[in-house]
Amino acid sequence: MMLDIDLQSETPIYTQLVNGIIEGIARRQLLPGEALPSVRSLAADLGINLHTVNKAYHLLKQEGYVQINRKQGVVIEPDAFPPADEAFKDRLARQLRPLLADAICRGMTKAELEAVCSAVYDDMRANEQGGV
Amino acid sequence: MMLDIDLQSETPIYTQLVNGIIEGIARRQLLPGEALPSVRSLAADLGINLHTVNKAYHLLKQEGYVQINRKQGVVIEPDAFPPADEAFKDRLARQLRPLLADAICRGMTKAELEAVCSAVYDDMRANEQGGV
Amino acid sequence: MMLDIDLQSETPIYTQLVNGIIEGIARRQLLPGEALPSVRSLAADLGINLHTVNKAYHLLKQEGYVQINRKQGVVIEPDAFPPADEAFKDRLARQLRPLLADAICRGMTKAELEAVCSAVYDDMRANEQGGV
Amino acid sequence: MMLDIDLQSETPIYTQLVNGIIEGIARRQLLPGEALPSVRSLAADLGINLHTVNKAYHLLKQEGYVQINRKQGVVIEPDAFPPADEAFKDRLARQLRPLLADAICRGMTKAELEAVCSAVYDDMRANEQGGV
DNA sequence: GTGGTCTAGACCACT
DNA sequence: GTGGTCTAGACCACA
Repeated sequence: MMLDIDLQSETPIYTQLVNGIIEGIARRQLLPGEALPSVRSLAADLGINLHTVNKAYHLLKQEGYVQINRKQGVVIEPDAFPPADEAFKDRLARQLRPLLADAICRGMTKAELEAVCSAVYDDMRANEQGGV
Repeated sequence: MMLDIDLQSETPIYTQLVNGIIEGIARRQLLPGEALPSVRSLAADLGINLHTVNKAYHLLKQEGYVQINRKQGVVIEPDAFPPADEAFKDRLARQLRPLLADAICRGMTKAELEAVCSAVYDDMRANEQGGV
Repeated sequence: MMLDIDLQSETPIYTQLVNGIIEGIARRQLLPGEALPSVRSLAADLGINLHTVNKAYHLLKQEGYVQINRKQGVVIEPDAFPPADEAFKDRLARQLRPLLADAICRGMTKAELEAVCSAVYDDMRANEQGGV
Repeated sequence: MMLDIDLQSETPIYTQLVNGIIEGIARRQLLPGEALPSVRSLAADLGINLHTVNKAYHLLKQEGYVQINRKQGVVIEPDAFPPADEAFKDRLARQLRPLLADAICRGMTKAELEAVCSAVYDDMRANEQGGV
């Protein structure tokens, strides 16, 4: 898995980690039951603080994306990912609103917007069937 | 204009202001050339500090959504809003990615996703005065 | 004389007036002894406040560029403009420093800089000999 | 680095800071990648408020002269400074115009002007460590 | 310890 | 009355 962390970004590093790992799962580069690197090794690989990796892992656990076991370390949730319930869709819509408002002000049509969404979606599903 | 600010949110107040105003423009509740409330009056209305409003107004200026004049106060950019160029679309795609990755993991299909996007989009275009 | 005032600029309007009139003198579109428009008419022409024009005229008087008489109104200093003494050159150098520092950081060579200065200088002297 | 701030000047303190730091870069007393003092320490050193320093640092970031990192603080942009493109040269010419107009009115010749520019330029390049 | 955010309150420049 | 600047002091997130 290739996590590219931008230390200059204003997005907190732990957030970048969480996003990167969720994206890895979406791309099926990370499969259910698969083990993630240990806190120490990932922190060393990325040159960041242990606490930062730890915080990311615990957030992922809290969201239902990983399990943290004493023996195995951190593994991708083997059974079921959290569902796309109404609460999630509401949250998604709320996060989408400012992005879409900006796009509308700049004159993007609905078709253009859907093209962008579609491209992002397809990009993540492209590598999926073959797995990695 | 109705800006509902959540003081408890982890989203900074000035960001909520920026988003709310951009959404107001997208909904055409705020029209080009229209004056926004003065920093003092908006701050008083919302029960927040004038510096917080000031920061939001300056961010909007920086992004090309408003002009700040000496005496006249702050007005919605009367001429042209910033274009939806490639740089913007790239940024949009980058911001969309973590949202869509989360949705994919939760099993949302492309159709479901487009339904959510479409609903958000239509909602903002529906309320616009004058319609399309 | 064509004074183009930018109401959106962050440069104060009275400063734009002062600069514009001095540039008119440099271009010899305004000649020594020539009368400037009355405060009222210039303010009306430009759609700005009387006080603003007044402030500009008094600053010009203070710098030795105009005389303000009760009868004739405001006229370009007919005799001698202020000299380019050491004090002026010091002030000029001090104002030049941040501009040149910025240019140096951006990699402009001395020749490029002199080309820009020269172009600005020549532009103002171009219309000079023929007068207007 | 020696920043001499004039608290009585009509030039805002944060502008003096921005100019001083850019001049430090031009003189190569501040090198790419080098860390600037923290907002708190610089504010304490200069006897000014940390918000004033903060504003200066953010302006420098906006202009591409520094990076602001989460933990590391503020560092001089390590890669490339903004280019001297046409937009910059236009801006430079616009800022130069009132200065040169004043000088022309006072009878300075082109040669005298170039002497002043040249002196300012050379002064900044003379002190640079490493020389050219 | 770093910057990010927010508050409260002051004085000034501009129009 | 508008925004611009500056101060003083507080709490929080990040690493």
